[in-house]
Amino acid sequence: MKDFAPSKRPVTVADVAKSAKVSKATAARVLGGYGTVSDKVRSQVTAAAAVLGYRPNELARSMTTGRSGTIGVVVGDIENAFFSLAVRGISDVARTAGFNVIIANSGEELSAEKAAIDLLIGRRVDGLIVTPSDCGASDHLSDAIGVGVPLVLFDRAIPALQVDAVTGADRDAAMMATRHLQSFGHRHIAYVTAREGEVGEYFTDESQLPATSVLRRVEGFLAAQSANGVQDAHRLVRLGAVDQDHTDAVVAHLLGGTPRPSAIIASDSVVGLEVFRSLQTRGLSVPRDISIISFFNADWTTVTTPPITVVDQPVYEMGRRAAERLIARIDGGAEASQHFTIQTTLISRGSVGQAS
DNA sequence: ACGTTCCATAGTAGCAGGCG
DNA sequence: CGCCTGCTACTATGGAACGT
Repeated sequence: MKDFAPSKRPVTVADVAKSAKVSKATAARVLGGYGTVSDKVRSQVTAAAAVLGYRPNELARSMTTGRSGTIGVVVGDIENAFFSLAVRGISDVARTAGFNVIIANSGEELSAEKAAIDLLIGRRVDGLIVTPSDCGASDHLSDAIGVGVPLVLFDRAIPALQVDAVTGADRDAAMMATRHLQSFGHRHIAYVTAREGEVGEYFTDESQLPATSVLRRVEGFLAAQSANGVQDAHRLVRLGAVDQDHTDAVVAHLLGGTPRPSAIIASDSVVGLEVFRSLQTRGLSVPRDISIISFFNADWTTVTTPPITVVDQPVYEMGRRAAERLIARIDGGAEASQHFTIQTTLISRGSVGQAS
């Protein structure tokens, strides 16, 4: 049936212009809020737009402005509170600057990260914030820069890549945590990370830790241990705590081995919680039987008995800083790339005791 | 069959010109 | 002279039309 029912075609600037009896350009100036228009014309156009129910077509707008008003964020694990807090910092800055945020999760897998970046560039994001899952593989990131998409790395830097990065002071932080344990008499200290690895596999070379943040922490840990006269500390740097089951196995392996560690540093808060559960399940008392320090001041660390001593990374601030830097780049800041290192602090709670 | 050109889309940038 | 308005060209892209 043919009739004169209103078509579903969306109302455009041209429609509003026609209805307001002005040119398309003038209507666009009113609706886009740029240029100069007389008050009379402005109210004419605004009224016409209201009657017709005009909604701007962002797709068409980004065509001429060359901006999509969107920034893409690729994080390692969105379920990790570390990243969700960082994303909040990023979003808060982005929103006030008029940008939307599209979040993608790489699951710390390089292939997923590449796919996410491709997708985001395809969507014409104005900039990218990426937590690189493998700091040894940066071709896809150079490509992004080559296409002209500003990039800021988050949490992990890639020294070979001339690009902005915002990271924590990972080396210092790990040294601080290690020294703290040493001051309680601990010598045999284990460092546990979620990086893929066999149960019992310990740190021997850099290639095992493709995330430079973890690598820097391990370096800090080893430096502090070495300074304290512990030379084979790397044997207690353990990989493979990828989930609770694996962490249970890693902890079991540590506690059954020699030397048996009297303290454990967890490389992130997810591992920290898993390690804490593991110790509880085994009937061990923290800190009487074993001490523990976790990276990242996650909520759970304050409600356990005892509450957990943590390395507090100002993650929200790190996220903000990354977004600010990215937006400055999008707005044409052509200065040299910079590596921002955000200092961390140790929050001493109750999970560290004297070594037995 | 294949490559090239053109058109349509919605909005904006830049310039030209009218008017007071 | 300066404010306001309109014309024209341009953006990226897919698909149609066209030529070889």
